[in-house]
Amino acid sequence: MSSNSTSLHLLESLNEAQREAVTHIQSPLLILAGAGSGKTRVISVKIAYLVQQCELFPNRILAVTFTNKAAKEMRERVAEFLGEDHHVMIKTFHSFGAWVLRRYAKNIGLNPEFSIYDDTDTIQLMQNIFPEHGKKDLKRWAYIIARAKDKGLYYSDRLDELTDDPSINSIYEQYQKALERVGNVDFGDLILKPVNFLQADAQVREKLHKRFSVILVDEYQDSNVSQSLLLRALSTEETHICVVGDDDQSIYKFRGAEVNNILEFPQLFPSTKIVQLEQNYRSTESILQFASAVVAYNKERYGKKLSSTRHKGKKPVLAFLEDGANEAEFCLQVIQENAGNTAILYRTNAQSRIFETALRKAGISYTVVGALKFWAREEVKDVLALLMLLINHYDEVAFTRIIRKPPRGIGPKTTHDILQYAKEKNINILDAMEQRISTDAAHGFVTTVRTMTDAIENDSLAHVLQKGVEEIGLLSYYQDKDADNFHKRVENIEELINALAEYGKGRSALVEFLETAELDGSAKSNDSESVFLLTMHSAKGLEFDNVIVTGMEDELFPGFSQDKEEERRLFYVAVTRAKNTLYLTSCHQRYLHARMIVLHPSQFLNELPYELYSVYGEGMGETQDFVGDWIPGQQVHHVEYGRGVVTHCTNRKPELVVTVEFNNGIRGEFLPRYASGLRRI
DNA sequence: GTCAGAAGGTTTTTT
DNA sequence: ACCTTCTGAC
Repeated sequence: MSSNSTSLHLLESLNEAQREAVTHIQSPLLILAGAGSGKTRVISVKIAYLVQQCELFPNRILAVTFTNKAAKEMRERVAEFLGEDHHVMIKTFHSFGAWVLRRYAKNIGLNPEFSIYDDTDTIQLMQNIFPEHGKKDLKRWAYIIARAKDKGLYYSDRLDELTDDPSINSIYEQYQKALERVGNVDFGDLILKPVNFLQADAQVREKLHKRFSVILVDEYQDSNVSQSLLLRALSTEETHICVVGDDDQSIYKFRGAEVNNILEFPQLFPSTKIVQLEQNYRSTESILQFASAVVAYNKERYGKKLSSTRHKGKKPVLAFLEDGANEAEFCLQVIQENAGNTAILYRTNAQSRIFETALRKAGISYTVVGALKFWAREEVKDVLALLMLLINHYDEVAFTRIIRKPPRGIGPKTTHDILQYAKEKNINILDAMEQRISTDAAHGFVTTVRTMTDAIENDSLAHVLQKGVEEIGLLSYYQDKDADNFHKRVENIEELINALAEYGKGRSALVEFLETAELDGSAKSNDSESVFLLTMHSAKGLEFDNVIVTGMEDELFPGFSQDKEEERRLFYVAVTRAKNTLYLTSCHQRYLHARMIVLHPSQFLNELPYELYSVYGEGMGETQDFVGDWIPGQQVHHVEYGRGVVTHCTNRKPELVVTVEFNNGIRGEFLPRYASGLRRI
């Protein structure tokens, strides 16, 4: 079979809109892809079509995703059509930025072996610059600087849209100069520096224009201003630029995502063709109707009408429960009653604990997705810091981290002195340490790091590290520090060494390894499991047979976010993950902020027409078996009327009505499902 | 100055 | 439950 007929065959399996999205290459293309509309499939078929049908060289295609997970998935899909060795460049925005920066490091005046600082590293660097300030200030500044970089702004730009603190420009400048002195970059730089460089260097810009004649971007609704600038710098009128996204699924505004990127794309790229993918292949019709009602309240949206290709299915089930323990129990029941895999979704990572406990007790194995990020663990970051120091003896963040593990009699003050001395003399930190501190511990540290650095080229990286963590005392440090955790921590360090073993030897291999560690925030998830615990955020792009959205309570969800529309979109993302069944739970009370708190049902529940879901327990038993156990005699409290007692409960179909007599003499009828001001006590 | 343990305040989402 | 800051011994 010729490759041509392969992609022709593929085209036939697509619906009309999908086919148009694949074959339109004459002008910029905006694909508005509703949840479950097969967008990953469309992008990968499009790549196959471009290569096989349009005879485009694969290395002229750049596909950009938002997460490493998505990039990996796309690589696999494309490999199905074009084979493993396909040469299509599929990267995240950040890893693409790193690629540009390393490739043209000399033009930019950057060390090509730079390390990438994450948020923690950034705070540490700020700590070094502003030792007299507390963590709170440092965090706030780091946040503002990161948002500025997301918006494509430098320290010399006006930053009043981000803060009214006039000193921020100077803080930003000092931070940026420190980064440059160390020779490393942060997340924001990975986008902003390439933008700046490409805008300034016409020669390289043209080179990349010739290289990439097609640019595809996934999850465009989560891109920031800086990323949009990068796209513009990479494209000309000749480039076929195609972005895919869903404005209803924009959930990263807090991190600098700019929904206007997708809303204003047609204005920015003239003669843009818009294709809407509105056929949902994932969820049952009941789930989809529910989902549509969820976002219907939002104002800022293109507004599309998804239609399901599947059967009606079971109505989503809403369960009002007493507390977190009941919620976990309810989840176990759902898992046992339904075929296929199940995801337990929650708003905050802290909520996972109680589910983990319950699942373990029940002997059900599960995977926590995303949360305990391997690369973010203390001991793993320690080892990475050591490796970063090997690559760059000027890396003060790495040095500051590793120098106290184990304690060597070098605390904050001495550390600061060493760094200050290195800065003044313009020498590296090891030399500075040698000249300033003459203790055995300090000497031993310097010797070990130097020996390790020299060994990188000759010995395998894994072996160098194995010896290094022992010599430097990191292993015994954790052993002495907390015996309980020791086993797990050593295991993690060993896992890291194993991962490093795949990289062989040499500096460039180590740099590559570090980049993977720095950019890949994901934890290894076990795909063979059938129960997954994850935040609604990390559920984006995934699908499950059964989904339980937990913690539907005001203050938790929606909670803390000022942006109610974004929370609602998050709700939409959560419910559209479900293929067959959807459950929601709302607790009367739960542990929050280390204390038991009484909660009200989420206001989002009030927005939903009740015919779109059924309430757990309702209509299943006798008169006593009412919504959330409303029975006569129940003591209640109402925000306006105060304390009272339930006198009657009637199920005036299809809604439960309770009559309450308050202590102040007032009598009232309530629909408990909607009366969020009324609660049982 | 360093460091460990106690006290005290605080809790979002993540490339 | 966690992390930061405080306190006092060395």
